[in-house]
Amino acid sequence: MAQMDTKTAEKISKALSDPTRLKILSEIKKKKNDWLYCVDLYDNINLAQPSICHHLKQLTETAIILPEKEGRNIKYTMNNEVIDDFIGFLQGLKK
Amino acid sequence: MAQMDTKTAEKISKALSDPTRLKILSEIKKKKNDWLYCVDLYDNINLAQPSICHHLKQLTETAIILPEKEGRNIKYTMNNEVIDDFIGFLQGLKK
DNA sequence: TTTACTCATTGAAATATTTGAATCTTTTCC
DNA sequence: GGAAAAGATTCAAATATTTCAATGAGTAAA
Repeated sequence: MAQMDTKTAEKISKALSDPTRLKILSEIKKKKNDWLYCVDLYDNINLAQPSICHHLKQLTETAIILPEKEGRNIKYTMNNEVIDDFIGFLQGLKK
Repeated sequence: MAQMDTKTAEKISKALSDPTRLKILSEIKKKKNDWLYCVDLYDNINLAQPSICHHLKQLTETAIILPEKEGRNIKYTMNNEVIDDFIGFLQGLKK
């Protein structure tokens, strides 16, 4: 498992520190092994499209979620590796 | 292990999303089984006392660290339980 | 009980984040 | 090609966070 540096951990923490972004992650989780599409979020989150887009950007820039183009659409999946690396960082904080 | 709710996870993420607060945690970690005192932070962090106090408040309010009075001083230790609960929350995000 | 020490609080400035209307780009379908 | 659909970008307003000088509150030591 990759050793995560402090700056990366800070960015991931920031990405997780917003209710809309946690909601997005829970919507992805709901999809289980399927993908989540933007339209799923427009249906379930009461924010304008540019706002949701902004939050998705935070999550993709930190690679917590991974995007994939599919025609006009973009679909997302959870990136377990980054979450595991972040968990490794947190384990390292403990005494 | 306690099931952490989303709002708590959001607050913990926010508490972790700042370089000064991560630095404080690493200073506590350095102390191993000893306690960290405020003066340790004044020596190692280049910020005014109220700023450090503000950051310590974020960390104690979320119970990531635990304070204890000792005369005029306050000493801190890491709260492994909260970190483990947060790790549990992160595990739950994975697909 | 006065003085010094340690940490907390207040209030204000600087900076960063969140939000959405308007607009742009890319892709699909006719 | 032209129109429609799905996201991305720009920009500005609203809100939140970070920082520190000044000051307050509690404790210890003289």
